[in-house]
Amino acid sequence: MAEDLGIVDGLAQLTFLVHAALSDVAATHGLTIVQLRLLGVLRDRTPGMQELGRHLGLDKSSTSGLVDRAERRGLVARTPSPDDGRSVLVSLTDAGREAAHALEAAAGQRIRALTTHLTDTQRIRLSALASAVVAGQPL
Amino acid sequence: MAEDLGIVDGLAQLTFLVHAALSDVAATHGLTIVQLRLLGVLRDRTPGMQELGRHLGLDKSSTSGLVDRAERRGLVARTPSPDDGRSVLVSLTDAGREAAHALEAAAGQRIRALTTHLTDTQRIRLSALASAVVAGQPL
DNA sequence: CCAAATTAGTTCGTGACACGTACTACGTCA
DNA sequence: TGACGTAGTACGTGTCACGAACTAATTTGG
Repeated sequence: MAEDLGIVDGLAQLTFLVHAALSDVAATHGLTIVQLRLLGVLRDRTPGMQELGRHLGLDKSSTSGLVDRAERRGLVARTPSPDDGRSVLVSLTDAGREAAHALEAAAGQRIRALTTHLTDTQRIRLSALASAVVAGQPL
Repeated sequence: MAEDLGIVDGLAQLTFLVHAALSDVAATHGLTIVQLRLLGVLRDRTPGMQELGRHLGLDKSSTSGLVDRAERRGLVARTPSPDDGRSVLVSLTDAGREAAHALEAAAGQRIRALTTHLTDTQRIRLSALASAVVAGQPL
């Protein structure tokens, strides 16, 4: 029976573990974890810079630079908004969508690998609890 | 009843949530999340650069720079190893230990706040599962 | 016992990332 | 239409991470 680290250290260490795994997955594909998150957010959205920044928890100037770098790699595209001349819409390119799929698959493998030693019941419970925490956050 | 995101998206999003919370806690104290981790690792260790890098998952050159910046802030100190003339031991200064305690307390509050809407049973279960995952990793 | 190989750390150059501030251009509203 | 607010960009600063090249100390093999 493993020692219980407490909710704080336990969650913190789990976080670093998952973060490192995702970071590694991204690196394997020549990307960073932030680019991975960007692609994840854009899977089912075509937001303006402002909204994109909110999803990622970033300042608008940070978002601008992030999209710059992703655009330079051909992963995303900026389109002027038809409704508002000030606004641009950020969307995945075909290459970006492909990369997103590949990353999703690889991340799935890595994250499942982290939990191989759990029983199926434990894995289901962890998934449910993680979802519950995420769902309970404001916004 | 919240939607189950699956083990992958659930853990990933939970990870980003906790990461953002810790990042915010660190920022409140004028630090970064990496400095927070550094202080956490040094709470109960006085490692050389090499071992420190292993704990943080960093290259030795990254570790060197990290310790540079922490040293400049007066949080850690380098001491020449008595056993090996090539090696240095990294330890917390008094200020570093103080900061570590303050961060630990603040992080505890923030992480518990993330789980306020869970029942006590759920929180205990989440803590146990997180610990189980962490304990199951090689090394 | 000493030269060669190994190991611990640092330095340097590069790139990603994040922020705040200042700026431009467009939109709104009074 | 002129004042104000909003969307996004540009720029300067600092942190972080890496790999390659380097120094110094230790270990190993002959």
